[in-house]
Amino acid sequence: MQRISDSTVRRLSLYLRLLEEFQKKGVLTVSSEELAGRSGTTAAQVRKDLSFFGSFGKRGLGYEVSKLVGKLREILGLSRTWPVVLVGAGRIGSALFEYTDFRKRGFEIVAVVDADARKVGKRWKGLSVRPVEELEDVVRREKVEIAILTVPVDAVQDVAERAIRAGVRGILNFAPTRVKVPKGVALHDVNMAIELEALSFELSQS
Amino acid sequence: MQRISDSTVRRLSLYLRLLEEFQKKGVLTVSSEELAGRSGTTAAQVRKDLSFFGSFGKRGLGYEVSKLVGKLREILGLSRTWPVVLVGAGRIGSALFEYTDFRKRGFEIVAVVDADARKVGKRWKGLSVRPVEELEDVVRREKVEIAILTVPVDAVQDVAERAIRAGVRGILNFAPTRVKVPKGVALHDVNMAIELEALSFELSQS
DNA sequence: CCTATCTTGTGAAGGATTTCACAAGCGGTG
DNA sequence: CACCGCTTGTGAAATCCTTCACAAGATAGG
Repeated sequence: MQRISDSTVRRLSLYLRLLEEFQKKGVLTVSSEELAGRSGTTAAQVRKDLSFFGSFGKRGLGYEVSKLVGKLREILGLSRTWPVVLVGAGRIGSALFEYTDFRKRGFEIVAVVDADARKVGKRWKGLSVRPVEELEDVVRREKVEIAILTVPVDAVQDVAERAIRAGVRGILNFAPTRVKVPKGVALHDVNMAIELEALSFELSQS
Repeated sequence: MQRISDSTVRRLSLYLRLLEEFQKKGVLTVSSEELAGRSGTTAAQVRKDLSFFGSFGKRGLGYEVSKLVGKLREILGLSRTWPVVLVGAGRIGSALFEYTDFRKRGFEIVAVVDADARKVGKRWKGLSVRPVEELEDVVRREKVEIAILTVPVDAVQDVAERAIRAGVRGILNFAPTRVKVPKGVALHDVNMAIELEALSFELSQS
């Protein structure tokens, strides 16, 4: 199969969200045009994105919302639950923990670990924050494949390597620094500072 | 001037961060090769990225760290302070408020507003959370050009429009939904759910 | 001052992604 | 059942981005 570009995947994720909204409103069928309108892209782009995975629409009609929702979930790997470990129980970590969107999509935080002894033992909605030393145990025990890292910059590389050695295959990194991971491990960064700077760049241009 | 791609801007922002690290370590000069190594790109890419804005290096030597730091700050519009308004004093909002990286880069949160009466009046490090009704006042009074939105999905479009009418030209949106903005207003999304889903996609592929 | 070595800056080539444009399929209507 | 309006799926074209490859500038050493 051809390699799918990152931007395509991001858009699929966006389409899914929009489709779920349509679904909630009781809309049964939707055209690439309508999807494009709400996702800030073009109808052709929507069709091409979907076409990498099959033909899900009906000519003259558009896409059946519930069917496409199902297909997209499947494509994105969301038709299962992903156990996730959250490393770092600071402010961002706790905000993410509360973030209901994750759970809704099948990402379940099964453990929270932190290096700070003062945070260890705190109860977060039925979970107790564990010492970072238990990271490997948790990953193995709960078959965790995804780790969310909200730790300080200096700690990130080490924590990432330990998680990977224990079996993690995907990392979502919130620390504003580059993490090196071996091939075969997926890494995505969420870097708010970079986004702000991109904004500042644009504003300075005009 | 030629349009600069988003990926170039992001990389510049990354280079800046790396250069500041070099600077802290006392390194005086750096080659495109070294910068590339740490930023996960290629030397040619680094040089091309920089070349859009001028020639900052010396052949045979590389780039003078402090000079390049200065140039990048200038290019990215970081050689000034940007007053920022934070809309939404929930968990994510408060995490961002504490996030020291922003301030370090010249983004100063000059006001926090929220629609929830229970949050209004709380003191955050010398700032008191104001009712969202004061959004326009604050923007005008403090000449705010950037708004960070951490409000619920349903509120985001309305709040964005109000901010823009009052003078905001750039928006950093954390709500997992698309915001429509008029041309001339810069919009960047930080969408953690999408990143997680991209991760899940990659893991499902292999 | 000549040579060797290093590294930039940049056209040109190559690759990837997006947009265009249209044949083909679907359903409704007369 | 033939025609019409609509919308998909997709090669081909256009655009955008990255990599290549090398001339040219800079320094150091003899």
